[in-house]
Amino acid sequence: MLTPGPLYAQAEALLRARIADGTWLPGMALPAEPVLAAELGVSQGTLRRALAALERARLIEKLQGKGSVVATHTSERALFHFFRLRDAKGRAITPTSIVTRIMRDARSVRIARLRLLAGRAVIFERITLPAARFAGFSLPLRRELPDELYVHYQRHHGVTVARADESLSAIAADATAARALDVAPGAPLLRVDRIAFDAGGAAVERRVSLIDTRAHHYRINLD
Amino acid sequence: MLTPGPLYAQAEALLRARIADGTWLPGMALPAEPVLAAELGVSQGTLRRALAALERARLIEKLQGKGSVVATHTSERALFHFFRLRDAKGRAITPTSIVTRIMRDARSVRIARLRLLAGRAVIFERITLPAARFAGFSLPLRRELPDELYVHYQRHHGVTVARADESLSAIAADATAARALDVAPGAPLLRVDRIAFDAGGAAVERRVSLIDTRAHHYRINLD
DNA sequence: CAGTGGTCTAGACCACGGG
DNA sequence: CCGTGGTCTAGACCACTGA
Repeated sequence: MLTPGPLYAQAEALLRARIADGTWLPGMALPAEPVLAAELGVSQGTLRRALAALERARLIEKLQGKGSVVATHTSERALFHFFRLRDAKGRAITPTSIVTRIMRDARSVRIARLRLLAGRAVIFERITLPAARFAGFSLPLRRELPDELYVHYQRHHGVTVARADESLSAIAADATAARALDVAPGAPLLRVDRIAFDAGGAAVERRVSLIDTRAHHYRINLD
Repeated sequence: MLTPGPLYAQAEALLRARIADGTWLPGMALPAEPVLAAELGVSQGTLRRALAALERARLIEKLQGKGSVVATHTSERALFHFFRLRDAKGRAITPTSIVTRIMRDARSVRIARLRLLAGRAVIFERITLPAARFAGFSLPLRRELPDELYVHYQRHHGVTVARADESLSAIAADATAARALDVAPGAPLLRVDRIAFDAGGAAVERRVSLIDTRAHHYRINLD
C-alpha cells in the first residue's frame, strides 16, 4: 500500500475503490472478515473499522451470521434517502413517474419526466446523464411506472449513486412548468438542483426538479 | 446499569444523559479516558466506541494530547451546520441579524427577526421558545448584531441545540414578508419550518423562516 | 517529561443464520 | 453444527500537548 494515513483509512480507500471500479458488484458478498483482513495484511479489528465506515456511507450492508454485501438500491431505505418529499403528516409516499422525453447527443442523455404522488403530478424534472456512462440508455415513454431511476442506473448501467449535493430555491412557475404541474403560471415552486456522485466520487447525474409543495414538503434532518 | 443493549450503547446513553442534564457543561473537559472507563466499569476500548459516537453527533470534541470537551456552539463548524444558505458559488457567508420584536406570555417567548447577508435582508423569521426553558429571555432590539442565537441559548439559558428537523416548501410572499424582504407581494419565497432539539431529545425551539433565494441557495448534502 | 488521545493487534466469548 | 459478524477486553506503541 502507498500509506496515505492510518491503516484503517488505507483499507477503507482500497475497499471503496474495489466497489467503485466494479471488482465487487452490488449485491455481491464480500469475503469473510478474517479472509479479507489476511488479504489486506491488517488485523480483523482494523478491517472492521474500515467496514463500519463503509456501512455508515451505505456502500455495504453487514448481515449478522451471514456476511457483508455491497449495497443495492432496491431497499426502501436507500431509495428514500434520496427522495425527501413527505406528506403533510411527515409520512413517506411511494412515487410513480412518467418519462415524457429522452434526448441524446454525443456527450449526454437528457430526460424529462413527471413524478406523481397519489396520482397527481407533483414534480417536473429534467435530468442530464453523461453519455459515456450510460450507453444505450432507454426507458419506456409516456407510461406510468414505478419511480426507480437509481435502481435502473445500477442494474442496466452499473452506476450506483452513493451521494448527492443539492441546492434549493423558490421560483415562479413558467408556462411549461405550470402546464406540467397544473398550477397557475407564476405560482411558487420549489426548485432543487442536484448533482449525484458514485462511490468513486465521480459526478454521474445532474437534475433540476420543480416541485409543487402545496401538499407535500421537502423533509431534512440536521443531525 | 439497567442493561438496555450492548455495553457501548449503555455507556453512550449515560454520557449523553450527563451532557443533557448539565452534569457536564459545554466547554468542560471530560475525565480522561482511563478514568472514565474505570468509573463506568468498562474497558477503554468500549468507552472509546461510545465517545466516537458522541463525537459524530457533535456532542463532544476530542483533542489529541489534551482530552475531550463538551462541544460548544462557538465553533464555525457547529454554527454553519444549522445555517445552510450559501452564495451563488456555494461559499458560506456569515449573516448578521436584527431582532424586530419580542413577545412573551406564560407558555412561550416569540421573536421576530431579519437576517442580513452582505447587508441585504434575506431571511425573515418568527421563532417560538418554551418559556420554561428560557426564563428572562432578552435580546437587544432593532440593532444589527452578529447572528448567534444558538450561542445565546447556550450561554444564557443552558440550552444546547443538538439536532433539528426541517420541512421546506415554496410559498408566495404575503404583504408583511414582502415589505420585510423588499420583494414584490406574491414573489416566491422558500419557507423553512424547523423544530430544534437538545441533546436529550426535547424540542427547544420552533421557527418559521421565509427566505429570498434570488441570490442565495439552501445547500444540502445527501450522504 | 508526563499525560492525553490515536492506532493496531490478538484473542475470548456471544448471537445469529442456515445447513 | 459450523461459519458468520458482534462485543469486549488487555496491552503495546505512536503522536501530540503543555509544563
